[in-house]
Amino acid sequence: MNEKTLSKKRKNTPRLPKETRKALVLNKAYEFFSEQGPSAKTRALAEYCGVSQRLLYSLFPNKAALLSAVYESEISGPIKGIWFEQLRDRDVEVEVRLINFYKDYYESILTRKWLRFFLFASLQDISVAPKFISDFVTQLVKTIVEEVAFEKKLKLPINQESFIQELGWVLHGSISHLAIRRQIYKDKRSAQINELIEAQVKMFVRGLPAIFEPKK
Amino acid sequence: MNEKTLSKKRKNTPRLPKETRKALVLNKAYEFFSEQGPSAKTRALAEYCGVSQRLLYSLFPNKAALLSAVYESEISGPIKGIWFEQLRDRDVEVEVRLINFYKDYYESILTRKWLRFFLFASLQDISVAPKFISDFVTQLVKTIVEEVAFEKKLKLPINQESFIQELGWVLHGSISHLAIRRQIYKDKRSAQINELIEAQVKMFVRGLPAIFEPKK
DNA sequence: TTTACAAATCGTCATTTGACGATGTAAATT
DNA sequence: AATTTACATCGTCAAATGACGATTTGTAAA
Repeated sequence: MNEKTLSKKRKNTPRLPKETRKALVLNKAYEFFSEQGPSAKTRALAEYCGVSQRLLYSLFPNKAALLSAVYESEISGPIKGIWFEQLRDRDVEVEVRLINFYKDYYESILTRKWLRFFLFASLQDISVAPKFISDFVTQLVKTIVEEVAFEKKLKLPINQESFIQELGWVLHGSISHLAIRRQIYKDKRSAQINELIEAQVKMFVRGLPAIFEPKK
Repeated sequence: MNEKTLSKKRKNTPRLPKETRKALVLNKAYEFFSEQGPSAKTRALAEYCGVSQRLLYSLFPNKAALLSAVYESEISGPIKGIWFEQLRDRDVEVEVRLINFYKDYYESILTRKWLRFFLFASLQDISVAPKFISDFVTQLVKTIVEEVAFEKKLKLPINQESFIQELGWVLHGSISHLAIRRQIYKDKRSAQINELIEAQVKMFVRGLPAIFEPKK
């Protein structure tokens, strides 16, 4: 009951350099908005971060800017350039390459946090998903089909770029959708992810020749 | 400038029986919340419906109840029971059955409105997507695999129900994801939907034997 | 120790928002 | 034509919300 106990209860948050604090907030905001969606309130975010709401406005000009910053650093950031090199390494069987890639991709990108944030953003904001798709996935699906076609000696038609890409999307889409089911719809099942990824890749590699004639 | 012109400007909305008005609002609310998301405001919805905001609270006890009503009537409502009969009609080649089913399913269910509402609901509300999945899709994916396996004389393992279902999800997921891409990500491409559905089904039918051995 | 600056909070404002009591009025019933 | 019913609106409240000016305080440099 001394003056300490009764004194005004101003929070005593440790002081950090602006950039350090910004990084901490960004990381927390990623978790927070992934769960709550972009319409969640700044006061709740502040509490989640353990700082005052006012501080958020010292770090970012407004709420929209904060959300954009999260997208830049956490959504488009973790895409790895190495993936394309590995996918095109023809010393390795294409089935193995695809299985390895998707195991890594599933673990590092198709997480609950990433998917929820990405879906929220896609539903709300027009510009975000198309950019990600054109920057990364377009190249990915093309690579997938080319590599399988090469190993299986399939003749890819010319002037049908977009149809070829769509076939790559068959594998990419079904694995992405598997992740959505697990992470968003909470569709819990016993089957192991690795086992499923292997099965999907095998089906794709076996299935693609149903569309393109083998080279004679 | 007569008394008519200057008179108070109370809206003159046509009067309808409660149930009729409810149906109209429900239909508009489906469009509205599909685009704006569930956090859109009741005042904006009222304007979109051409009625007063207060009226919404005469039709539904609160906003959450309104959203639930939309889900019941517009999301889980349009699932057709006939689909299973057609899918199991072994007088028709399984590839044809699947193509016909998915063309219909794509057109009637995988619309922009349906997908956006469903995804918003799944991201926000826990209970909705799992229910839909367990009620309908679980049975669907099982049927798909069984019918292909039958025609291709594949031996399905026993006691691996959930793994079998997951393989059905490969086709269902890739087509669902195609729809998400088109309707949500606005990934416009030239390839025709029907052509793509046919290709996906063919790849699936050709690919499935990569997993299960043919019966000897 | 003192000084000065940047980190962090407090308190508040103008709007927005879900909700609803009070009231008006079209149209069916008598 | 008068009466009654229930469809629909007006107006408002309390709480929540984005934003930010004013102020306090930890800490590194002098």
